[in-house]
Amino acid sequence: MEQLLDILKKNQLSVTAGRKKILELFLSSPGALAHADIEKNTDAAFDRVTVYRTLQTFVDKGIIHNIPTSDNSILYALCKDKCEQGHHHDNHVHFICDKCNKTICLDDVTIPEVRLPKGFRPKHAEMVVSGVCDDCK
Amino acid sequence: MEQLLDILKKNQLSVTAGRKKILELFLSSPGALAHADIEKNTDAAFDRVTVYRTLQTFVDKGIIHNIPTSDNSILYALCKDKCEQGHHHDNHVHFICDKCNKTICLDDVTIPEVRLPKGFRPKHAEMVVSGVCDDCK
DNA sequence: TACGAGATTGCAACATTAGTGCAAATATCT
DNA sequence: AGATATTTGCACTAATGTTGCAATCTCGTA
Repeated sequence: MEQLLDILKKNQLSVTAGRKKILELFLSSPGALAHADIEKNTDAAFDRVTVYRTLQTFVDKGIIHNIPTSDNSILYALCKDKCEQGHHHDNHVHFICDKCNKTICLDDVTIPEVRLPKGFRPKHAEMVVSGVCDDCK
Repeated sequence: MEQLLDILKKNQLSVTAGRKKILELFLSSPGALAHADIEKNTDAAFDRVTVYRTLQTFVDKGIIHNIPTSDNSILYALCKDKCEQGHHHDNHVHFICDKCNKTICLDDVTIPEVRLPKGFRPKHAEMVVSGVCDDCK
């Protein structure tokens, strides 16, 4: 609970019920969350628009980052220590379980470097592995 | 042009104007295409629904595959030889250029294996690198 | 503790993107 | 060319995301 306030204050965000609740969800969730998950888990206590804006604020501040997916959903997950405003460092692999459909941040698995063709300047890399997770195996 | 018919026939698809045009677009495009790109490039000659259905059919048949993106867009790109119905083998890296915003299949760059934590069974991996492409550097 | 400026929220309306059923049109095979 | 099965387009519905603005809330200051 202290952690919640810490994070919000560290990012110069005023503490509101919505931000507390949504941040709490992320802190207590092992995986990534979609907008829809958040609405479900808050019993729609907050307006859709508020959720959108809160997520956007959190991304801007570097509290959460989004994860690429092949379908058209946007997933969000907590950033680790090294993320700051406008400067994300989430260079870990994400895992999507085909059975339970959860997305999990593998914080200890860093994205390997790849050799690109001539002329390509890489700046950022994302890697998503899908399969069966530890819980579902 | 022969190639077009070949691909369609090989996949037991009847040859229609829409499928020809859309497949032609993919064959002549260096990068990935979104639904919107296709509508633009065909001057809306085909119904939106037809485009959706055609893309879905192509994915099902293994002619194209979709590419994960961090925003909420769905991108499609041609599959290479080894893709068959219900069985994609597009294990190459995708590159998104921050300047021209194009998505390019780096067919020669294969996705490296990663060591996952205990209990995780990987089945498929996606990797997207962003930065500046050869044309924009 | 009460106040006020500024930030945040909720509502309503709007915009975009995607999916479905069904009748009309088209492709394929003979 | 004609029959059959597939494909297309239209109308409708649904889900998802965005914007303006008034009401509400937060936080520093008194």
